[in-house]
Amino acid sequence: MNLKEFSQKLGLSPTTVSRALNGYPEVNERTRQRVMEAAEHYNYSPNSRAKRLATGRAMAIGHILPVSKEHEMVNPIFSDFIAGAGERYASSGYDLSLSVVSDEDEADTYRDLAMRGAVDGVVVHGPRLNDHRIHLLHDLGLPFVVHGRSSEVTKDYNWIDVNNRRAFFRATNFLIDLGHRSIALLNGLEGMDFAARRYDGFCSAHKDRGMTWDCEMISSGEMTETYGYDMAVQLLAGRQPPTALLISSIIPAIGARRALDDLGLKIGQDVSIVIHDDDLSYFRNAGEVPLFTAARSSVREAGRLCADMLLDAIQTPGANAKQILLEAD
Amino acid sequence: MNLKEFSQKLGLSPTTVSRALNGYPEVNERTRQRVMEAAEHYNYSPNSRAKRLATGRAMAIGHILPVSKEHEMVNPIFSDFIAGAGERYASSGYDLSLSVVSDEDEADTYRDLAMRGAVDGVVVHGPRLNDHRIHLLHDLGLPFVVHGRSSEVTKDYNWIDVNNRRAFFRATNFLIDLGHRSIALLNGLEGMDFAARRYDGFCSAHKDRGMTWDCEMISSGEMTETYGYDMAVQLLAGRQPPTALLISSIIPAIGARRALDDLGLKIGQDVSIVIHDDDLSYFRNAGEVPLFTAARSSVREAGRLCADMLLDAIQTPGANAKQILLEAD
DNA sequence: GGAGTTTTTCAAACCGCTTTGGATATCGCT
DNA sequence: AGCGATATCCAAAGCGGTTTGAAAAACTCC
Repeated sequence: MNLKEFSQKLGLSPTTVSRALNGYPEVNERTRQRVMEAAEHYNYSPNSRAKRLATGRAMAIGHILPVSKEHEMVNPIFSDFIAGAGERYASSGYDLSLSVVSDEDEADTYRDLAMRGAVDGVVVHGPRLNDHRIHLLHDLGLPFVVHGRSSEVTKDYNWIDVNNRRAFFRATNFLIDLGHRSIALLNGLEGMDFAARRYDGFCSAHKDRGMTWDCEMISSGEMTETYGYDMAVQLLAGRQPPTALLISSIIPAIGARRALDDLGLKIGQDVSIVIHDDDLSYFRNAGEVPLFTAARSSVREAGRLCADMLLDAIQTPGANAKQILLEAD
Repeated sequence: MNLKEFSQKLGLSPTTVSRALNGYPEVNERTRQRVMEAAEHYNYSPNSRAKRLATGRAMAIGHILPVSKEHEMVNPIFSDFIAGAGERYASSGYDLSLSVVSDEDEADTYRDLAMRGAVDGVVVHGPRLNDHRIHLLHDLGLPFVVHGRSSEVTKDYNWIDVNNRRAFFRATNFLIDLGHRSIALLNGLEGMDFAARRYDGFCSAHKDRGMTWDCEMISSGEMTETYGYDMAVQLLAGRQPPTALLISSIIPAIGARRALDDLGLKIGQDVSIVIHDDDLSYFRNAGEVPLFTAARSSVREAGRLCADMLLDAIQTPGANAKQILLEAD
C-alpha cells in the first residue's frame, strides 16, 4: 500500500494525507483524526526510502566498528554503549546503521557514508591520540560526536568522555593513601586516547607525592580476560611483585582475579585491586559485596547522552561544538 | 555532486553513466573505464537514498534487539554474532540496521520495518519456544533467518543453530563417565529455545544411564557473571552440593569460578566444570591451559553463515527454507 | 554504397514521498 | 447578497537515481 492508494481510500489527495500524518497545521483536526485512524487500520506507514529521498534526510545514524586482528573493537563496552544510544535513536525515529569494517577501510567507509548520504551523522568510537578520523569528518562536513576525545586535535568538535585522568588520579591516590608503594597499571591498548589519559592520571598522582614508578609495572593491551590474567601472573610472579593493581576494566580484572587464585593470593589481603567499572549489564560490580573497589561510570548512559548530543547537532547545523565530561563515581 | 552534474562533466547522459557504474553490458568498455576513473577522481558515489527508491530495495538488513529489565539481550554473545554478520553485509554492499526496542514494542517494530520498506530482511535473535515472531514475519512476507530455532513451530523457515541438545547430552555423559552422580545445570533463561534443548540433552543423558536428577540442581537465568556466582554459591554451600557444574556460557562460568574460590574449593578437584563456549573474542577459553573443559562453537562464525543465508534468501525469493545445524567441538 | 546488424547512447517515465503555489470552500461581517 | 479573510484541500514539480523503448552511430557484408 502506498500513499496514492491510501489517500484514494480516504477520498483525499496525497498532499493532505501526507500533511495530516506529518503534523502540519494546514489540515482540519477532524480530517487528521480520520487519516490517523485509517493509517492504523490499514497498517499504513510511509515508505521510508521515498521519504528519505524527498526530505533529503537519511534518518539514520552511523556507527563504524573497525575490526582487525590486533584490535577487536566489538567488545562488551561497545554493546552497552550502543544499547544506550539505540534507545534514543528509536524514540526519535532514527535508525542505527552499523558498519563493521576492517581497519584499513575505515576512512573510506566514512567517506562513502557521507557521499552516499546514507547517514545524517556518525559516532566515532575509540579515538586515538590525534585521531585522523576527526579531521576527515570535519572536512566531509558530516555531523559527528566522538565517544572519548583525542588529545592533540586542536579543532573544536563534539565529544563525550569520562574524566579518565581524574578517575585514575584519584584511584592511584587512594591506593597510595592505603600505603601502597608499588602499584601496577593494567591499561587499555596503547595509542588509545583514554589509555593515555589514565596513564597520565596514574603518573600525576605519583609525582604529586614525590614518588616514582617503575615502567615495568605498566602494561597496555586489549582489555580481555586473558590479558588481565597474563599480566597479573607476570607481575605477581615476578621478582618484585606490586602490592596493588589498577585495572582499566572489569573484564581484565576478572582475569587478574583468576591469576590471584591460581597463585594462592588473596584479593584485598595480599594484593589490592582497584578498577575502572563501565557498569556493564553482563558484569555488574554490585551485590552485597562488590567484586572490586571501583571508579564507576555507566557507558550505557554515555551512549544515551552521546545520541542526544548528535541528534541535537544534526537539528541545529550551525551550532557550536559541545562537550560533556562525566565524572566517575 | 549528483548524477546529472557528474554525467555532464563527462559529456555523457545519466543513463550511460548509471549503466557504466552498475556493470551493465550495453556500454563500451572504454567508456566504462572513463566513467570509473572520473567517479574515483571526483569522489562520486550515487546517492543511496535515491538508489534505494529507484531500485525498490533497501540494501539493508535489520537486527532487532529487544531490551527489558529482565531480559538483557545486548550481551557479549550478540556482539560477536553481529561482528560476524556485519563483515558479510559490508562485503555485499548491505547496511546493517540495528533497532533497540523495548520488549513490548518488538512486534510493532517488525511490522514497521516491513511496511516502511526500511530493510530487505531481518535476523531474529534469541528465539523462544513457539516464538510468535516467526509467525509474524511469515505473515509479513519479510525474508528472515532465525539465530537458533523455535520448537513447536511447524512452519518451514530459515534457521541456523548449534546442536544444543547433543552438545549438552555429550557434556553430561562425559561427566557421568567421570563418575559424577550429582551434576548441576546452570542453564540460560527459561523460555528460551536453546535453554530447553540444553535441558533436554541434560535429561536424556541421565535417562540413558538410568539415572535420575534433582530439580534443585537445575537453574535458569540470564547468563551474567553474577548469575553464575550466585547459583554456584547457593548450590555448593547447600546441604547436598553437586560434584560437577554444567554451565551454559563462559560468563556465568567465570562467576562460578569466583564462587569456588570464595568457598575455598578447587576447580577440577573438588568440583568439575564443563561449559558451553561461544568462543567470544573477549573471553577466549584458550591459552596453554584453557579455563574450562568446553563444548565450543563460534558464535561469530554463526553470524557469518547467518548473513550468507539471509542474503541468499533475499536474492532468491521463491527458494525453500534452509537450515544449518552446527555441531559443537 | 546501402541494407541489415550490432553496438552505443539518449530522452523520458518511473520509484513514493514532500512541498510549493494556487484553487476552492467556509466563514464573518456589512 | 457580496466581499475579504481564513481554513482547507489539491495538482504538479521536485528529490536523485534506475530502466524502458527508441534513436543514432558503427560495423558488417555483398
